[in-house]
Amino acid sequence: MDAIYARNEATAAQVHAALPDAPSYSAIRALLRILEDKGHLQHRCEKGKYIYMPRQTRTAAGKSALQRLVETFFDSSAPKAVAALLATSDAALSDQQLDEISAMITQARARRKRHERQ
Amino acid sequence: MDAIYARNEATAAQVHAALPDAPSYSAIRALLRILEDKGHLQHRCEKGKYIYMPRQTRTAAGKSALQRLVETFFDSSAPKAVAALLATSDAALSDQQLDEISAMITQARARRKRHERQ
DNA sequence: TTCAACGTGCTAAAATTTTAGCAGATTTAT
DNA sequence: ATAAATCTGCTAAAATTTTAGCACGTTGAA
Repeated sequence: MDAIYARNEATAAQVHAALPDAPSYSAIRALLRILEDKGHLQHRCEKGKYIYMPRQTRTAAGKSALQRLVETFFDSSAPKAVAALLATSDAALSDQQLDEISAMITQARARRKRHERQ
Repeated sequence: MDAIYARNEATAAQVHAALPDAPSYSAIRALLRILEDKGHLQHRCEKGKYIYMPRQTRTAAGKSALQRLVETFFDSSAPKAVAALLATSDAALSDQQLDEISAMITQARARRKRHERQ
């Protein structure tokens, strides 16, 4: 699933290539069929190939995955998660990215104020 | 695994209870044994019960899980992930929590400055 | 101490997943 | 048009996981 979400859509071969410790190509094909049966994936034909894509939008899936991850590893605390995020991508985060995040905080604060005033 | 990480440690019964769409208790017991074989879990005995705990620390597992999630769903962009985080937990985030995050941003910026000066 | 409750080790069957490989269709390049 | 390369659908065997249940040991209460 992750491999497909990361690409938005993918063929069996791509999924197989993407997984480092993947089982056989046959297994991937079977698995994709199973995931489709279970309603997690759908596919379309293109040039005789099957291209699989998630049934849930990437945004929705990301949102719920993130929520579950915060619950599981960060005691449901968003700040703890952000701390981990900043720590790991430390060097990679540009000033601009930090600015973006700051701006979002400001916005969230404003939104909060508006709400609590009512 | 998530169920155990969320609790730091758990018995087969707890894991079974925690999973909403869990298979049988037997399957959970077998699964825990398998995960232990594969080196993901370890266990100790206490009052005749098996208490399983992860081999990796919760912090380390959370860190790598978060990283993978950001890659998969947020194009490796920490700000995008933070945006999603703020959007979902919007109402739940207190002023204090927002402050905490702000402070972390400031620190990260300072750390960045120090580095680039060299 | 005795008993009931509970958890483990074990086994064997059932269910599911993984594997390999072939025939036929489609695409691509020659 | 032909040939080579792919990819699917299919099948059946192998491997793995899931299930149920029993004997045995431990715990905790009566």
